Order: sequence, then C-alpha cells, then structure tokens
Amino acid sequence: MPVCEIGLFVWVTGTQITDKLAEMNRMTDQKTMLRPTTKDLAKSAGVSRATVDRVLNGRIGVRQETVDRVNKAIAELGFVRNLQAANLARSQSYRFVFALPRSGDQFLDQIVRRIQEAETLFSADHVWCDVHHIDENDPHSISAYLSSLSKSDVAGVAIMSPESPQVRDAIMRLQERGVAALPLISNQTMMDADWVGIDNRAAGATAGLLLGQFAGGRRGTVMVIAESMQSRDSLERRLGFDQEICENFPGLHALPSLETYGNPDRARAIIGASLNAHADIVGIYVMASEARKPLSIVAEMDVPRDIIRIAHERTPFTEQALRDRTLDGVIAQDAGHLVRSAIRRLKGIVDRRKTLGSQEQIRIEILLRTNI
Amino acid sequence: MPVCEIGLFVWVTGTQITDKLAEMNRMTDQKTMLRPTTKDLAKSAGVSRATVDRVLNGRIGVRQETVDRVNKAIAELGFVRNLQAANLARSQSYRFVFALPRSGDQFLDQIVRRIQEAETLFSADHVWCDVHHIDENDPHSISAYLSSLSKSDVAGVAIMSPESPQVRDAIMRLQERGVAALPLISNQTMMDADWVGIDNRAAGATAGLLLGQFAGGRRGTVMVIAESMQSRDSLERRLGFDQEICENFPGLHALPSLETYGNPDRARAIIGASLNAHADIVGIYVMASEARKPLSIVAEMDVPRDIIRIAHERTPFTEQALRDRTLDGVIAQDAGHLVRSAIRRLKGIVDRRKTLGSQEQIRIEILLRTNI
DNA sequence: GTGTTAATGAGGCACGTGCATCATAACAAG
DNA sequence: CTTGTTATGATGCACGTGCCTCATTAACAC
Repeated sequence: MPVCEIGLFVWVTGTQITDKLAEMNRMTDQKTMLRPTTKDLAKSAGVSRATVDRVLNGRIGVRQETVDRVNKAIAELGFVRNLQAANLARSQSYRFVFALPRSGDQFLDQIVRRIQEAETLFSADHVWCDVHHIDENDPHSISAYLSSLSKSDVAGVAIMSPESPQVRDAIMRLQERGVAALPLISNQTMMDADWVGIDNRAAGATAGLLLGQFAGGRRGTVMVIAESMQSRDSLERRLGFDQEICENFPGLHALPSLETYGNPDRARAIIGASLNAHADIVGIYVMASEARKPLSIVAEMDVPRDIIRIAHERTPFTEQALRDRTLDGVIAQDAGHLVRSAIRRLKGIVDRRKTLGSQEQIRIEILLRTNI
Repeated sequence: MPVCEIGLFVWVTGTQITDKLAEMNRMTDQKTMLRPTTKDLAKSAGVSRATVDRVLNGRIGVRQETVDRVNKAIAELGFVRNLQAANLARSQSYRFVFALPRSGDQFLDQIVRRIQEAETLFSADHVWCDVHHIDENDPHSISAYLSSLSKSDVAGVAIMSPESPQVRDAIMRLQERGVAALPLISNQTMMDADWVGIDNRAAGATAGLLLGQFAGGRRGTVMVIAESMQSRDSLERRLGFDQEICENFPGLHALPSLETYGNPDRARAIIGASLNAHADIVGIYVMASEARKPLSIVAEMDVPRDIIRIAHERTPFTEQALRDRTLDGVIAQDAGHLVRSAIRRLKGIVDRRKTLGSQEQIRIEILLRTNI
C-alpha cells in the first residue's frame, strides 16, 4: 500500500499522489496545504535529515544508492526547497553587477534608472545591484575587470559589451568560477540561449515592415543611419531590414548605411550629402540606439514632413519626437523588462532554478504616438 | 553623538545614515550589509521586542508615545520587515482566485494558461492561484460568489467581469472584509487607480492610427466589428478609434459598429450586408477580443487583399493570420504580463506594500508579422 | 585482531519574525 | 487598602533550511 509508505504527506501535498487524494487536498482548508519539508524527505527516504542535506547541497560522502533513494523521494513527494528559509538560514543576499558602457546615451541612462528601480523592487528578495562602467572599446580592460570578480564578492554579472574574443573568454571563465554571467542586449556569438535582449534581425525586419507600410506604395529610396556597422546588433538589424524591404516593398530601395561614428560633424556632412544626392527619399531609418543626434540633424535640414522616420529605443527624445510627429515609429525593447529579466535570470542561475521562458523573452515593441 | 544612539547599525546599514557612513558601508564586504532586525529596532527605540512586534503588527495596548518612538526608530534605521522570515514564521501562503468568464474564447484560454504558468513561477513565494468561472451575464451570481469568499479562504481575487453596480459593490465589500480585490482587464468605473489592464481609449486610437497609416492616403470607409457595444471596453476603444480617424485621416470614414452578439449567423448577415452596401471599404477594424469568427467570415467573402485589417489580442488564430497576411496588425495586451501583474499587485496589497508602477503598467502592444 | 576510512545518524544552533504566556509596573477606581 | 486595568518586559517556541560537531556503523586492508 503506497499510501502507508508515503505516510504523513499523503493528504498534505498532492503533487505526485493519485488524483483522488490530490482532490481531497484541494477540498481541505488551503492553509493546511503545506509543502513537504526536508524532514518528510528524510522519513520517506528512510535516511536522516543530515543525509538529505548532503544530497540536496551536493556534498560528498554519500553512496550513490542513497543519493538515488533521496532523489526518488524528492520526486515522489514533489519536494521543492523553501528558498526563503534557505536564504534566511545562511542569511544570503545576492549581489549582482551590471557592467555597462559609460553613458551619455539616453538609452543607457534609462537602463541605469531601471536598475535602481529594480533594486528597490527586488530588495525584498535580498538582491542588490551595482553598476560598473566599462570602456566598451577596450576589450582588454573589460576582460581584466571581469577576471577580478570572484564568487565571494559577486553572485552574478550582466554584461553589455560589443562582441570580442577576450570578453567571451572572460565570461566563460567567470562561469567556471561559479559567478553567473549573462550577456545583456549585445550578444556574444555562441551564447545563443543564455542572453537577455531582443532578436535584432526581427527588430530590423519590423522597422522595415513599418516603414514600408507607412510609405503606402510610394516608390523611392530609404536612408539608413547607423553609428557604426562594426557591431553585431547593427549588422543583424540591417540584415532583417533589407530582407523585409526587398521581399515585400519592391518599390523601395535602401541605401548603404551611413555611419556617424558618434561624430556630429561627420553625421551632418554625410546625411546632408545623401539628402542632396537622392531627391526621391521616402523614408529614413535610424538604426543606432541613440537616435537623438541623427534625428536632430535631419530636422535641421528641413526634410519634408511626409518622409517616414523610424528609429530605435524609447528615450525622452524619441517619445517627444513621436508626440511632435517628427518621428513616425519607434522599435523598442523595454528597458525595465530587460533589467528585471536579467536579475531574475541571474538569480535563477545562482539558485539553480529554471526560469520562466515566456516571461524572459524580450518583446520587440512598436511605439507610435498613441501608445507611448 | 548620534552614532552612539543608533549603535550597532551605524556601520551595518546605511539608509538614513550620513553619506560618509553609507559610503563606508558600500566599501565593506557586501555580505555583511545586513538589514536591521526587530531586535535592533527594539534596542534603538528603548523598548522590548514584544512592543516592537505590537507596533509592527498594529496590535492594541501600546501608548501613542511609544508607538511614535518605535516608528521613529523604524525611519531612522530604515527598517524593512523581512517578509520571507515573516512568512516562514506564520507559514503563510497566498491563495488568489481569478474570477473569469466561462471560456470558449481563445484569449481567455491564453489567460488561463498564463495563470497556470504563473503559479509555477510564484510557487517559490507560496502563491497559489485558482480559476473560478463566473457567468459574465449574471451580475447577481457574480456578486453572490464574491460575497462567499472570506479572508480565511482567499487572500485576494482578480475579477474579470463587465461593469455592473452589483459587482462593484461586491468588490468594495470584499475589500472591507480584508480580501484584496482587483478588477482585471475590464474595469469598473470609479476604481480608476486600482485595476490591471490597458487604456482602451489609447488602444482604440492605436488601432485607428495603424489602420490609417497602413491605408496610405487612400480614401474610403472603415468597417468596425464588435461583439457588443454594451461593454465599457468596446465603448472606449471605439471612442479612441473615432477620434484618431477623424482628426488625422480625413479621407477615411468609420461606419457604425456592427454588433455580432457572438452569433455567427448574425455576424455573417450584417458583415455581408455592409460589404455590399459600401464598395469603397479600405479597412476593417475588429474590436472584439475574439477576432476569429469575424475574420473568418470576412475571409469567406473574398474581400480584396489590400483592405487593411486590424484586430485585438494575440491568440493562436491572430498569430497565424498575421503570418498568412490575412491580418495586418494586432493590438494586444500581454496575457502573461496581465496575470503576473495581477498576482504581484494582489500580493502587494496583502503585504501592505507599494508595487512598482512602471512594471505594472500594461503596455499596448502592436504586433505585426515580423515581431510575433 | 587492529586500525583506517567512508557512510550515515543524531542533535543542536542560527537566521528574523510571529505569536503566546507570564510577570511586572504604574495608576485609577472602589 | 484592594482590585482591576493598561502598558510593557522577558522569554520561549515555531517556521524550514544550512551548517557544524560528534558518535556510530560497516567495510576493508594489514
């Protein structure tokens, strides 16, 4: 009679128990719906609490056979460790570091603000976040910084940095040392699964689709402005954009990307030249995450109203531009969601838990002036 | 010397302490960055832990003067109750009920699925969710059900129900009895602040803007299909839609709403009649949350491809329709986010905490075939 | 047989809070 | 003065887990 074997918990938890008993449980006052504890595990597996502890925390000195018995009991009772009690016992807190490029950029400012916001939110879970500014153009210094982090100081790091072999290696070494590491927004090749950010190819395609549709059958060329085409993000966005335009809007022709290199003078010169050279421009796509300068320059140049303008990222500037109607659409990733998702995933890694996929998928948002 | 008064905690927490000390604290090994406990509170206020407990939990039998002293200490030390320990002590778990209309609707199916998903996610916080199906057309039975809930069974309820005085009253009575109550998706008038869902006026406006832009300067009429115009949501969407179209797309003219009342035959008849009567239709806006039937009927009738179609809510059907290009855009609210937000807010109410506004604002999503 | 070692049991304290009990003090009403 | 009331202190257990120490057992080599 399995009922007797399982013992006390038969009527208290219902996870692996027969439907009938589970039903009984549901009927009972829900406050008594307790989860099995390590004590119950011990009883069920016929071992002591000490051994259960050894198995749960992966300590050495337990026969495989015993490990299996305990694991079987875990499965049977549907035991889940009470994280709050565990954290309480070892008075654990999680310190996470966000390694971000130096700011100036409104989008980065948003991120930093959201990190502070999230810290308040997660303080109940004993999560603390720090921001460390890195020099995005110096992979060596980034790698050096990451190497300086150890498990005792930092539980996890979210890294926003352009792709480079040094950084990729540093991330892998971090993980080996037991520090959770997560690429943020800019992905590093190979780490397909474990990163936080949007699918930039799809984002570019969405920009293309929006621009194409808004152009409404007009024919002409489309200007594409980027900060630099060195970064993976830009390349992927461009790829998605081009594919969408080519396949679905044969009347449109996208020009080669204009690279500003973050230099306003250069930007003014190349944008001006391009506008003069092409009289039939129907759309402008600003691919860079900092849309302020390119758009300001375009505005200076008295570009006709009916030229469609699409940019990336929600910032105070792009919000205002949407309201002003000097911008027609914004493709964005929610900064708050990015940050919270990174924290949850880092915490999940530390706790050796699986996180909820659908919540952690960062959506490609389309912002128009009506849904800011 | 205030340092002595505050005592132990001077260098351990830095919330209300001078910047210099806070800085010292940051410098220290972060693991020692402990939060003040009730014990520290007691010491700082010069009372016993028992009295601190009385104040914290609002029990009677404490002089006002003493209450003030304790509260002052709370502020000074920046004390925040350790919720996990508290929950552990009283082995509390939160049971929340989602009161939803009976299904059939793909959007509702999504919601139910997301609730189950969220239950897994929140199980670490001892949150349990049940779904209770209500008869949305019978306010009396809804009210009766809500009245049957008591604090001992249920910590909170999220209610998706059309507006009615009975339901509104029942919600208020629930709250008086100490059960957290939260309107979900469909709001009840007057409860502006405390509800979970999107701004339907803005959602309608977004639909209008999208449809207008996609129409690309063409002139003609726009068909609007609703399930019923009785509900507040529909009215608000229509309002926003009309305003957007009138103000910004003078070439378009929106017809009166066609109400299907959820009846396929009726739907087929009125949609067919409308299509025949208006040869210059350039767009169709399906306002109902269940877009499947109206869109299928439209598809049956061989409506030209270039007529713009906009609908609401992400469902398997609308996703497929976007891919098929039989639908041009979807205005959606993320079901998972809705559910999680409701749970977090209910929990926040129960714990008497403030929740993070920006996270709980439900965004109006625009889905195109590229960003599904 | 003795010593050695690995595997396990037994027990206890700690974490921060809720909650209960009993004791003590102050003070007012009778 | 007693008696009752109210405010407070003192203390201890409980919650579920981590972590530590010390004892016990069995297996194995010498």
